[in-house]
Amino acid sequence: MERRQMKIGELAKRSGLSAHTLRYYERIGLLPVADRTASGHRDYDAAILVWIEFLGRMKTTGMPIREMLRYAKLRADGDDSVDARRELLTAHRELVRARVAELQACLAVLDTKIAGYAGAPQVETTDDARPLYARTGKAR
Amino acid sequence: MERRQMKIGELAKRSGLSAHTLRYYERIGLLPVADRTASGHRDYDAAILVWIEFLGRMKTTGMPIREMLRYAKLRADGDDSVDARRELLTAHRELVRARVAELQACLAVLDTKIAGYAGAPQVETTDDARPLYARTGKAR
DNA sequence: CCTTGACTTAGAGTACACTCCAACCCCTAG
DNA sequence: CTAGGGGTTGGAGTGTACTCTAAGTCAAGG
Repeated sequence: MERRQMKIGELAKRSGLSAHTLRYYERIGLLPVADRTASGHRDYDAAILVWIEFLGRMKTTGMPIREMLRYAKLRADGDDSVDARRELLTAHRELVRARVAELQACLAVLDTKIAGYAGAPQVETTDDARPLYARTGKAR
Repeated sequence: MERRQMKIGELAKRSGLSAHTLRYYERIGLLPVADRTASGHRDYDAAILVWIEFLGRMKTTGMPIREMLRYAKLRADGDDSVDARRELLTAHRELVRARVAELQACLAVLDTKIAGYAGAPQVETTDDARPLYARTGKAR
């Protein structure tokens, strides 16, 4: 049962995370403590990529590391935590759905505003009436 | 032409931002330097709420303050900047659209994963095969 | 007059998620 | 054998966007 092993540099390339970040994730507990080669280098099994990809997706959807950590801990607890994990993911899904809805609402506003710029150049839409800035100069 | 004026506390309540944040926004140039009462307190015109709401929407959609600042500066430049402003908003809209698509893709993955938990308890879906954590203990 | 509570400032502190640094070790190719 | 390009560590630094503190001013009610 020969498995594909690799060092941190290759995992970095394959996962899209930097070696720095991989070590950081291990430090905080998001990644399991890696096996080591004889010389002390981290030696990863390609299977870890699946977990990293999952983490990436959760991150993309705005899950804070704290939550991912909670999920990882639940996983470590085995089958007993299946319900808790499902609940965690379900709750997160609701957040993501809400976020999508929010973004879509903002998109509608953006569309309107852009249409206003395109349609009636010079004649500004409602909230663009007066200049708010007389020339601030330094905004640091 | 009587305008509705208010102090920072009321604007905070009405805008949903804290007084701290309102001052911070003024400091960095996102809000115009406010008029002052005789005693030096900021005295806002209700019209500012429209701009704050716009800022909130841009923030919601992930626009960094730097960009909002750029937009604010363009506004201050008057009609000459209409094209630039439209471009800025159009570019941002594309980012938001991309973000929505990304989130929706992640939602699909989440759905699948949740369905896996619900449908076949015990029999984990692909990437949940082996326990990754033997018991780390401290994750700080 | 005194208290209360809202306001003022500069500047320090917080949270999050990296990101990098110094100083070191180890393997391989020329 | 030595140079280069990996790897290792603890800990410091970065960027973003607030968030709060200290020490003070000011206006109105009792």
